[in-house]
Amino acid sequence: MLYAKVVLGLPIDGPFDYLVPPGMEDKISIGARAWVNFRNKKEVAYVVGLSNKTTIKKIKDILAVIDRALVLDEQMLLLTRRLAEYYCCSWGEAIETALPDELRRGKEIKENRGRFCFFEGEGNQSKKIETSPVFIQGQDRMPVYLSRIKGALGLKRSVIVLFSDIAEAQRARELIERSLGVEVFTAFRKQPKELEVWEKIRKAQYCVVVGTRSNIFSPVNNLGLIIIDQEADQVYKQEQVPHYHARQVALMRAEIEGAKVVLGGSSLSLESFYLAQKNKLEYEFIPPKLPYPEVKVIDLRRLPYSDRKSKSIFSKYLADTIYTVLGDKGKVLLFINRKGFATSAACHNCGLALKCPRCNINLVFHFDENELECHHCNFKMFLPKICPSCNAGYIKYSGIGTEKVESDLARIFPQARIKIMDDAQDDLSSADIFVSTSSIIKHKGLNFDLIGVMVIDNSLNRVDFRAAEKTFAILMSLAGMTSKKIIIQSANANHHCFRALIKNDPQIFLKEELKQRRQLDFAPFKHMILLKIRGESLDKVKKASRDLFERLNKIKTASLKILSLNCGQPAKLRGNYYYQILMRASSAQKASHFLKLHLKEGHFSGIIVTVDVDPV
DNA sequence: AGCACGCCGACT
DNA sequence: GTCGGCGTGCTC
Repeated sequence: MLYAKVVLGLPIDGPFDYLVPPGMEDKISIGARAWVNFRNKKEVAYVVGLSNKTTIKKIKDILAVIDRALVLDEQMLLLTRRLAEYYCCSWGEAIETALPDELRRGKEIKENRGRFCFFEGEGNQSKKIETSPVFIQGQDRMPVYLSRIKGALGLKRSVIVLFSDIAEAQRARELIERSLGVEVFTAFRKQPKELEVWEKIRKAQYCVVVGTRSNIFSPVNNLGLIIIDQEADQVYKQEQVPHYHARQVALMRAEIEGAKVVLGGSSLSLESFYLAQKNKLEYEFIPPKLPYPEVKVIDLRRLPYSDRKSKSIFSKYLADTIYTVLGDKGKVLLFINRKGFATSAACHNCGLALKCPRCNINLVFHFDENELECHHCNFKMFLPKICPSCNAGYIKYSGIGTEKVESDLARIFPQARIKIMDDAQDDLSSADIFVSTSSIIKHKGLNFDLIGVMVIDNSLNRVDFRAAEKTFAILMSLAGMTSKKIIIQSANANHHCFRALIKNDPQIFLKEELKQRRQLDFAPFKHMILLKIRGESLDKVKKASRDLFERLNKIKTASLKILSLNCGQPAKLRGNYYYQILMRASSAQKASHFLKLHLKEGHFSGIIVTVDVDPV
């Protein structure tokens, strides 16, 4: 008798044994899909093993084999298994993340040919090239990518190139096709031709695939190169379970298939910079062609008397510069970052945000308890009446938005044409002064004569150990939108973000930030793990979270340190309340293994718990 | 995840 | 008595 071990796209690990009925033995193989009856429901199952024996007494039959060709080869099975072990999801969930939608629903594939797993008369082993990833830093990265792609194709190896958005990927596709004269495949998630292109890709002995995050799973044969552009961009992290990061998957896949990883961007992520510090990442710098703008930071804590008296949201220096630029028919961009949900408490006078004495991250005000709390440890304090730093101001939340800036502008510069910029516009002729949030960063090829950063402290002061990293990324993008001048208004004028920006040297930022992360034992030195607890009833979510928090705290383990329990950010979303438990681990795999064991027990009805490894 | 089993409270 | 709420545990 032959038994198949299968996994399903459900949050249960398995694998489950099914009997392969006589006559089906020669049709089934590891990596195929099959229809099975699971809990009286017909489900798509993925065959991950075959055996002559089983320990299961009441066993069910495989209903039918779906594919003549394999949907998953050995390497993809290994990759998805490692993904599940790292990101704390089931093997089946990891497999489904790697496959097009239609295949998850059981649609048959016509082509009966699987992936080519050969490399011109050589065994799989000789494919392995153990090299460090390379980082390409600079503005004009495309020529470097092109020559790398050409090199891989010359060796008859496939290339996967990932971009941070679809538009960018499509532009790159045209450029690669034009420059190298090869066909480039693009297949984005949930687009009509997803499966069709997927089948074409796996039929080609080697090819180029250009896409976004999910294309890291493209079924190319003979993978030789993975390029991830703008690797510091958050879009490479998936928001749904499993919360994988394309860079992490790229490194896993490259190791399995013996491919080279090339990362690119105007600045490195802290994860990559950390690798570079350990000599596990090579580094290439492209000198810029465009002149770098002058960066001026206005210290809101040391404003001249006239400014303090006027109470304008524009410092005199900024207003004067806008006036001059308008006089020369120049274009001005005023940036206000209104995004984000978590509030920070900052002094009304000096702008200083209160920080946790232990963790050095910003404290969050909780209305119901009238307390400031640290979301990393469980430090709490009452909200002080006056600012402990300047002894003058009172603590409050401030927030000015685009509308406020627009109306004040209209008063000060009545002759100027002012426009709040949204996603649709990219024409600079329609106004003189543009007001925008971080949505502007998606636009390419804009060049302003002056950029004024009105408010950035809220971004810097967010309750997030990555606040500085994210703020720096925004500022770097803004710096790329002018070659003349940036004026930044901030109450944290000496922050390493600004020091790096003024000197045009991201390393100043990265070194200081990495030093702080090391001191605090945060990522990338340790793996942060977030347990997200959600449900429709606030009371239930609270109770379940406290229960889980206490239970995890009781189980002492070396692999996982439980740090804090807090409400989620946002605390309420689409009818669900959120709480989160923050943890820290040295090994993501060990922590995931531990959590899988202990999250099984103690369920609560109406409560869903999910795990986010390496949250961003 | 989803569903059945089973153990305690309010009631036609 | 029993109807049904939800905690508990299983799914090959």
